[in-house]
Parts: sequence; C-alpha cells; structure tokens
Amino acid sequence: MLRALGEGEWGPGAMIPSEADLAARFGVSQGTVRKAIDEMAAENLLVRRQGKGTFVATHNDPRAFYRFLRLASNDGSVRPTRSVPLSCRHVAATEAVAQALRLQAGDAVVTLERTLNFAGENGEHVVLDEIFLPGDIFGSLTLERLQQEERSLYSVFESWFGVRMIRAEERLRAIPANAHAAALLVVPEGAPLLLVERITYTYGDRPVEWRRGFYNTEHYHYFNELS
Amino acid sequence: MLRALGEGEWGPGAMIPSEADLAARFGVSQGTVRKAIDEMAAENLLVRRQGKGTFVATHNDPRAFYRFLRLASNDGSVRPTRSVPLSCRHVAATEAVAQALRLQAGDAVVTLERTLNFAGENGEHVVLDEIFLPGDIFGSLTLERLQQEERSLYSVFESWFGVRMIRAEERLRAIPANAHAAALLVVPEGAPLLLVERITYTYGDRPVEWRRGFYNTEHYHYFNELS
DNA sequence: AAGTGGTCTAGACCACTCG
DNA sequence: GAGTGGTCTAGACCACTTA
Repeated sequence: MLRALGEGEWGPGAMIPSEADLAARFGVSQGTVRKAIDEMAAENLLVRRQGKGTFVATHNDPRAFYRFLRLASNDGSVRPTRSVPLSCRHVAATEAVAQALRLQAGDAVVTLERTLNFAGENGEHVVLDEIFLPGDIFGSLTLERLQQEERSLYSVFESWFGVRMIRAEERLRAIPANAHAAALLVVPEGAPLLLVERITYTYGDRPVEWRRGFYNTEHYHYFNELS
Repeated sequence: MLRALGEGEWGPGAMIPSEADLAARFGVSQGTVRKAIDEMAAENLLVRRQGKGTFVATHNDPRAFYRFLRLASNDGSVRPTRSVPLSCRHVAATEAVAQALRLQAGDAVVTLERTLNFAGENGEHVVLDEIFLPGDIFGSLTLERLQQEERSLYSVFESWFGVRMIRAEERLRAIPANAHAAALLVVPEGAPLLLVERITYTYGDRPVEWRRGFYNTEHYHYFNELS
C-alpha cells in the first residue's frame, strides 16, 4: 500500500504526511495507517519520532551511518572509523560479479577498493573492501571525488546517485590472506582473514552492490544477535 | 505485563489463553492484549497460529530446530545435520568461562564437545563445538545420555532441564586451526577456521551457555541478514 | 496552543482450524 | 458451528516537540 509511494514520492530524510493525512488519502482509518507505518519502521524503511513526524530512513542520518557494519573491538572500546579509498576503476563484469548484481557478463561495472581504519594507538587498517557497483547507476564515480568525502559510502551513494541501501545479505568464511590483502592489512601472507561477502539491495529487491570485505580479526570481531 | 507470566505459568509448546480471556484477566481490551502478544511473537517468545491459538515457543518444534544455526552450503544445497557428542566432563570454571556465564571462577561447569556432520557424498565434519554450561543446572548431563539422543541440543536441554534458549550473541573471528580442531575437522593444522563464540541467554537475560564453534568454511558459510 | 506520534478502547467482520 | 487469531474502524486521551 504505502510501499509504492515510498519508492519515489518522498526523498530520503523527508518527512512523510501525518497519519491522519494518510488515512484520509487512502480512505482507511488512522489505526490502519499506523499499522502499515509500524511495519515499514520495523524494516528500517521509515523512522518515527514522537512529536515531530515520520521520516524516510536515510544513511545521511548519523544514527544510521554504520547500520550495516558489524565490527566491534575485542576489548569493548569504540573508536571512530575512517574510510581510505584506494582505487576506482571502470571494468567489465566477470561471471561472478554479473551473477551477484543480476547483470550480464561484460556489462559495465565500477570496482572500488578501500580500507577501513580505526583510530587509536596503532591506527591499523582492519578491513579491506573490494566493492562492485553496476555501471549504469554509478558510472560517474571517480577516486578523486571519493577522496574528498568524509561521509560513509552509503551516505555518499545516496546523495550522489539517489540509491538507498535497504537491506543486505552476508556470507562469512575464513580464508588465508592473499599477497595483496596481507600487504594492506599488515599481516603475514596466509594468515587467517574473515571474508565477508555482502550483496546489498535497494527498493524492489534490486541488488546494487557486491562487496568482498577482508577483515583482520586480531583485535576486532564481527558481532551478531540471534533471536 | 505478560512477560512475568511467560516465565513460568505456561510450559514450552503449551497454548496460552485466547486473546479474549487474557483481556478479561488483565482488565484491558483485546487490542491491547493483541499488541503485547505481537511484541512477544516478534521476539520469538510466542508463536501465533491462525485458527488454532498462540503457543509458547519451543526448540522441540521442527520449525525451530535450527533457529540459531546460521550455516549454509556454498552451493545452496540443504542437507540434514547430525550432532556427534565426543565428550562430556564436569570441571571448574576458568576465568573466561566464569565471565561469560556470570559465575565465579572455580564454580562447577559442564563442558561438552561435539561435531556437526552434514550428510552427503563426503559426510564431512563441518563444525567442532566446545560448549560450557553452568553446573548447577546441567550437572546431571552425561555423554551416554547425549549419545542416545537424536534431537537438537537445545531441544534436549529444554526437555531435560527446563531451560529455554531465548536469544544469543555471537562474535566471529578467523583463526588458524589448532592440532585438536584440525584433526577432527580433517584440515591441515593452521588452516583458517571461522571461530563463532556464542553466549546464549534464557529468560531474564541469564546466560546459560557459552559455546566456541570452530567452523570449516571450505564448503559451507555463515550467513546473515542485515536490515 | 497546535501538531505530531503513542496508547488504548469496544466492537465489527473475516480467515482459518477442527470436531 | 464454535473457537481461534487477523484485520479494521472511529474515536478518545496522553506525551512530546515546536513556535
């Protein structure tokens, strides 16, 4: 019911009409609108704020900056992260990339490399990300533009390309570090790394990002809640 | 409101009173009861079944047998698992165990080792679990009794000790296989393994299990949904 | 004070299950 | 057909935010 509207009518961060207005517009009662909004809020599509209104979820909100980052320090300390872009190239999709992004092999793809840094005594690089994005949307991405950004990648993607990341699926494995990752993460070649493969979806379950993250889990870990 | 009741009044798998009965009992309307039940169902404490009733969640239900197991085959195939108990010893809690289970170092603890097997061509052992349980609850656990069981561990714990696992926190790291794990999982010593540390909680956020799972992620992976 | 979401009510009707 | 959860209504009142 409201899903179709959520896809275009109100931009990220915008306030949607009040429950009473929506009820009148759709010819249902306020309680019904309320329930629909509740469901979308449970899916992190909307954010309610009492006394203010209901807003379209956005990665530009500091509260949601690291919504998809499940990394925490082993000793419980919380440090700010910094993303360091390394490369940004325009290539043709390999079979694997095409399958993940539901493209044809050979289609235009933007591939991006970056490390995640945690501030602190040693300031080590903890994550190396290889990111693949469909070229038809992200074709104008360049390393220079990224290097001038302080915000999170998803925040940038949202501002520049209007792509809101809604949900993601991750697959985790333990693998030996290859030479490239070992050099960037400053670990011996062959050292165990946590490989986090992520496919990120936007509205309509369209995959818009494939990401392979190499995590050095010596001082950090991936956390998860099960219920 | 209903939480206090959920802790003892109705057993696992039992049907709770109808929404109308509960409304009368607490002097609120059916809609309010409904909302409370909705919230508990969202936390997997209750299970609703239209036309039948609302039931207390249980690990004995086939639908929930592997609620906490986030392991899937890389090729998408689904195979039944088999748990092979290896040892069951009564020991004194080390510092690490005591902290995880909120006990004092030296308190009685039951430690259990088992592998998880996936049926199939090769029938390999994919997971080695080291499980630590508070001795005051699980003191009567023995290897012999476990070996005669076909059900999941949590299902057994629920039947034998009345302990329902409600939620869990997991921390994941990549580590090199030690000699013990390498032998049981049939991988070279030092091969990368996924270490999944889990603390499992029962009602009242009481930790009742600490588990260290060593996952061989060559043909399987840990999956997760982010939203 | 006006507008927002948050909670609750009392009742209606529907969809599903089972004897 | 009786009993269950599933959905919806129209309205009341409360808590929070902002001007």
